This record gives sequence, C-alpha cells and structure tokens, in this order.
Amino acid sequence: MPRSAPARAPITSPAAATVFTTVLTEGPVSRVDVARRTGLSSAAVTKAARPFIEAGYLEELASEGRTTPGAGRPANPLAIRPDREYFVGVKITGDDLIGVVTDLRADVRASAHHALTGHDVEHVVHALADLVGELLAGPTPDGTSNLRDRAYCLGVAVSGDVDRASGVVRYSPFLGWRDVPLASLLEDATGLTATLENDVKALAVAEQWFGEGVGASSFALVTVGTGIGSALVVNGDLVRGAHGVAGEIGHVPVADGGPACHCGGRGCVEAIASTEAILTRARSVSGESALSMEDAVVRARGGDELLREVFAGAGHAIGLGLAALVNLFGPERVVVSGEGVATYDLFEDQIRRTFAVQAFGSAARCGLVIRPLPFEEWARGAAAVAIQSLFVAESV
Amino acid sequence: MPRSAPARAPITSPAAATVFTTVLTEGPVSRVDVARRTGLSSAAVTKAARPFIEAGYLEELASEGRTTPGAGRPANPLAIRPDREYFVGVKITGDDLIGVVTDLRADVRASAHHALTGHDVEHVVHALADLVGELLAGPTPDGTSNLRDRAYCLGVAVSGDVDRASGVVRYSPFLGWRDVPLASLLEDATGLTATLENDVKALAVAEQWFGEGVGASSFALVTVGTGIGSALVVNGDLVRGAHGVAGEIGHVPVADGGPACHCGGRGCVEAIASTEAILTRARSVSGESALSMEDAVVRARGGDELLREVFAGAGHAIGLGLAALVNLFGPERVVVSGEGVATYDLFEDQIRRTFAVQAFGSAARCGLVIRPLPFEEWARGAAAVAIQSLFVAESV
DNA sequence: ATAAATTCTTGACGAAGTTAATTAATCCTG
DNA sequence: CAGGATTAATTAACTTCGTCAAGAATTTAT
Repeated sequence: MPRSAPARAPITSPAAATVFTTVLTEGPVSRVDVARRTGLSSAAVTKAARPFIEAGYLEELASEGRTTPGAGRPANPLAIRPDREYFVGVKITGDDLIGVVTDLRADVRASAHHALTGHDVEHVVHALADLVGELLAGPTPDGTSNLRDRAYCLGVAVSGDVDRASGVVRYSPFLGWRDVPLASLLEDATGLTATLENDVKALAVAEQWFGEGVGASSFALVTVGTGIGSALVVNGDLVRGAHGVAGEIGHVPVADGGPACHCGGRGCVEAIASTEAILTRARSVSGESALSMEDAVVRARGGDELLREVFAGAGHAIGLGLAALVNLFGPERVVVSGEGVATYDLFEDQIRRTFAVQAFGSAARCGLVIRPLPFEEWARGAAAVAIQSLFVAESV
Repeated sequence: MPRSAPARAPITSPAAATVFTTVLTEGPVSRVDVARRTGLSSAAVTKAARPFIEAGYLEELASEGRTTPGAGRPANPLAIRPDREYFVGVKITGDDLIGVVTDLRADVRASAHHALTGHDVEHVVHALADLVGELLAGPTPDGTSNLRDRAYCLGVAVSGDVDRASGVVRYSPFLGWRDVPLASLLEDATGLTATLENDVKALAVAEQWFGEGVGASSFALVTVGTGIGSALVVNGDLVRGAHGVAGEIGHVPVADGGPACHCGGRGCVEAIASTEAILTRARSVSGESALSMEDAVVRARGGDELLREVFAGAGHAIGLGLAALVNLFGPERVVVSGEGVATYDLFEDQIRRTFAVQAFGSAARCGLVIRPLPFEEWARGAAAVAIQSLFVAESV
C-alpha cells in the first residue's frame, strides 16, 4: 500500500541543511548565532530558515527576556518543533525486532518489540510491517492526530554490509541474507519511505546528532556485546569503506597467536572480549563448563580473582583495539557502548589503563567515554537515520 | 628577500580546481571527457579551462587523428604544460636535506642534498636556503629562462606534528623542535612561498595525484624504515586527526606483551619492524652484538634461518598492522613503501600471508602494493605539496 | 553534397550566497 | 523620559558559479 509522499519543505541547498542541523543539534539558537557558528551570513540564515518555519519544522521562540546582559535587540531563537512529524526506527537482531517511534529530536515516544521465528525474508518483512502497524496504531503523543498520518519515514538498522544508497542488504551473516532489496520490500509492505543502515553506523548517526558526537568533527563509536564493532566519523562523514567494510574493530588483531576467531584470524578483539569469548574463557578458568554469564559477573564482582582477570583481559583487548583506532585516526572523541558495557565496572579500569599506555602522543588526549546503552537505543539509531533521510542529500 | 607573488591564474571556484586536477592526474583529456568524469557540464569545463590556458598552465593539443572510430568533431584534448612553472621540494631528515626541482607533473628535473651539522632552527633554515639557491642556480630544463625566475613555490616535508595551514612545526621529535614557524622563516630566507607538511602526508599527496592513489577515493600509504608511519586518504581528503596525530600505524599494538617501544607502549609495529628493531633482534638471535644491517641482509638472503625468521617476524608485525588499518578503514588501495622495503624480498611474503589471514571479509580485496621507494621520492612528495598549494584552497 | 554525430562555445538564465542599508527592539545615560 | 548605543533580523541589489539550450565547428558515412 504505497502512499503519496507528504508535503515537505524541500531541503535542497547546503545552507538549508546546515541551518537546520545546527538548530537540531545545538538547541534553540538565534539566527545570528547560527550564522556565527556556521560561517554563513545572517541574511542567508534568515532565508534558509523561512521555508522550515513555514513547513512547521522550526519555530521562532519569543525572546523571553535577555540571557546575556548588554544593549541591543534581543534574539528570537529558532527551535525545532519536534512534534511536527514522527519517525519509526526498527533494529533487526537475530532473535527479534525492536521498534520505536520518535519525534524529530529522536526522543522515543513509543516502543514495541516482536519475536522473530525465522530468518527468511518474507517472514521478516511481514513481522516488521506488523510491528510498524502496531507502533503507529495510536494517536500522536499530543493527541491532535493519528501517528499513522504523521509518520512517513522508516529507518531500519541491520548488522552486516548494508548499501544505504540502494537500500540493499548486501550481506548479513546473522540473517543469512545476500543482496536483499529490503528497503523497497518494506516500502511496499508499510507504505513508509524506508532507509536502511548498518546498525553500528545508525547508532553513530544518533550519537553524532544527539549524543556524545555533537560538535565533534571526528569521533568513533565502539559497541561491545555479542559482537564488537565500531563506526568512524571523519569530517562529519561516516567512513564506509571501499568494499563496504569499515570500522571492524572487532577484527583488529591485538594478541599475536591469541585465540582463534570465527573470522579465520587469531587474537582479534572479538575473540577475546565478546560476550561469548568472555564466557568461554570464564568456563575454562573456573573449570565449570555450565557457568552462566550472570553467575560469572556476580562472582567476579564478589572478588573471584580468576574471573576478574578474565574480564580485565577483555578490557585489555578492548583498550588495545581502541589504541589502534585512535593512533590511526586521531578522533576527537570515542564512545564505548553496547550491551557488554552493562558490566563495565569489571573492565572500565583496564580499558583506560591499557589505552593510556598504548595511545600515541597527543592522540591520548581524545575524550574517552564508556557508557552502557539501553537496547532500545539501537532502534533510536535507526530512527535517527530516518530523520536524516528527511534533510540530508541522497549521496550520504 | 621576499619577492612579489607571480602572475597567476586565480583558481578560486571548486569547478576550476576539479577541472585542473582532472587534467593533471588523468593526462590529456578532452573537455567533454572531463565533464563526463566530473559530472560538470561541458560548458562549465570550457569556462573553467580558459583562465588556465591563458595563464599557460594548460594547453590544447591538436586533435591528432581520431583514436576512437565514429563520426563527429574530434576532440581537442587538454594537457598540462609542465614547464610553465617549476617547484622546489625539500625533505628534512635528522642528518641532511634532500631537495628536488620538479615540473608541474612532479617529475624531478634536478636534485641536490646537503648535510646537516646541527638541528638548531637557524642552521637548518640557512642550510635550506643554500640548498634552494643551489637547486635554482641553473637555467630551466628547456633552456629558455632561469629556474630562479620560474619557481615560486617551495614545499617542505618534516616528520612530526606539522600544522600545514599555519606553517608551524608543532612538534618534531627528530629535530627537537616545538612550535617553530618554519614556513614564514623559509619565505623570508628564500623568497619563495613555502608550504609545510608532514613527510608521510606529503608522500601520500604525491601518490594520490601521480602514483598508486590515482583514481582511488580512499587509500593508505604506509612507510617502513627508521620509523613506521602511514597516511590515510578518505573521500579524497587526508585524515589529520583532531590533535594533529593520525596514521600512527607504527604505534598500533600488535603483539601483546611484546618488546617495549620508545613511545612507552609494548608490542608496537615499530618496536618489531623498524630498521633498528630488526637489527637489535638480529644481533640478539645471532649472538653477534656488532652485526651490521647489511651483513644481516646478506646472510638472510643466503639462507640463515634464524635471521630469515627475524625479517619474517617484522613482516608479520607489518601484516598485522595493515590488517588493523584495513579492517578499520576499508581503503580501496594500500601502498607499502619506504627505505625498509629495499629488502622486501625478505618479508613481502610474510606481510601478504599475515594480511590475508587477518583482513576481515571483503576488506581483504583492497589492492596491496609493496614497492621500494627511492629516497628522493620523499622530496618529490614535498614538491607535490608545493604544487598543491598552487591550486587547492587554503583550508586543506 | 548532404546527413549524422560529436565537440566546443556562447549567452540567457537561475540558484544561492554576499554585502550594505534599513528596520526593529532593547538597554543606557543624562 | 528622550535620544543614542547596541544588537538582531530583514530587505534589496549585486556577485559568483553553475546549468541549459541553441548553435557553430569539424569530422565520418552515404
């Protein structure tokens, strides 16, 4: 059931995108301030902002008193109208679908999930369409309308090699897919404009717009969990890799002759610090082949030295991988996140220690943030991609 | 003795730079062809090319017969006039200065070098000015003029943290310099416009314009020798690093608990595969504390298994570093070069073997070129930076 | 010759930004 | 409290850089 595209402010010029993203990411700002921050003339900002205001994406706040002292006409800050439009984000994992509805600021307004009983394309498309239907069933948060009529963009995050431009999943080991034109299948099934992105890159987009990446022209996001991955932003652009592969920090070799990795290499970060690798090692050192991750965490926290060393070893491997990344890239900031970071009390110290030793020169000055991440956050990243599709030129 | 700037075609618009670099890097091309390759309209190419032709940087070749069959007006290919202007490139090492004069295609037309007897700034500036004077003393290669009157740009390559935009050497461990405004000192001393760049990045520029990097939107250059470094080009731009550090592949940790590195870390690529590290290890395994590098190479080539393993170990470390780089970046091509590659028969195999095992998925498909590099090439890289300063906007 | 194909040039136009002048809204001062 | 100082926003004229469409130039094919 394809539907017609909504009435939109056509965002064509570079300046328009610049102005809009500045307001989006840096909160209410006056036109002159936007001009100062972006290097545009204030006249250009005035012109660029107008269509957005008319379309309802931006609004002009009343100059509620003066914040900074001094003479002069007070500013009329521009602000996002977050409820103008809603966005759907869905993260596809091996086991289930996690979906959210967000506003224009990528704040989550509703969420739902759905178990997957299989991995064939038809089933996943069907389940995803169901999930979207469920998410959009209710009224809008402000009660003035139906979500269905105010959400046009769907963002989908999948792990693996994803060609965002064409909307094709080129290769997803988790799902066992090759060259699946998922975006167009989903557009047909949901009636929404669909944008596909690699899951870690989607999260990086969210982080770049609304999280730790704000204001940094280069930063890296590292996710630790079942797998270990990363996404790199240089000069404001995601690094995609000539062959669709980039940011594979999980397969950076850090321990020469270390444990074999499923990728065929040895001593990869992922072979030491993924959830599975940690559990395998914990079972081995404890001699208990049925030890659960939960128990291992409890005991390590309780002071079990052998188990603590397993976690520290994972932290060490991550620290080495981070050092490799930072020495090669020199990002301004690095965020470490993911499910695995839930137990970060067990390895944060070691990550920082190893990183401090191995980071070269002033590269070590980069801001290193280690922070756990609610699972829903992945879906929020997908929604951020949907938002991005609204106002960023195609060739991202 | 500052001199007035030469009459130049002002290269301001993006299109002008695009057209010029296309002709520069892709040989004689017709206007229509330039338009097709760049996405510009052919009218824009005509307009953009005119000032360059008038200024003598480009010329229009006679359409010497038709190359491709078919009807239609034959093309008048645009070509570089390499002898319009000459460029000086100088590489500063710890021991000496190596200088070249090149034409606009960065082909070396003259070269000279000069020993350094000290590292204080005044001495180096003085020696460099002498070297430039010597290089520019003769007539131009075409005999029509003096080099002195046809060379205006000087490019200087230094290892360390160099701020190209301001022309300041922020930190050079080799020279023991901090915050030296070398560019302006050299402009005063030589009368040429001086551009500074990190040595590896300069080489990468040469490679990008005239070497293996041509046509690749992302590639990496790795140099192996006394130090081990790299430069990364993503989307046609050099990665500079937020704190001036990037491309430090030499300090990527690849051997957990490996030999200590002078950077304070352990198991860095440089601690295993630099010329010095190889020699240290060779002396250790052979038990001959006075073994020379030359002898070690001869014996390894002769079949000395212990020594062969030392070189293979270096190749292995380099292969691991390359895998880290490629897994994180996914460049289209990688070039490995530098003095150390002179003995590449002793480790090329091992580099490729290790790389093939540790490179992840299709990242392994990147073109890996291992190629020794004449020492003069470093100076040619510096000259390429000078050429670049002619027609690339300031904010590189 | 004449037609078809292809390259290059030209001039009108339009998009997007700039600068400079104008209008607007506030504070400060005597 | 009037008038000036100061800062914000808007407007209008202009600049720059590109596209488009038409046509001139130069060849091959018939």
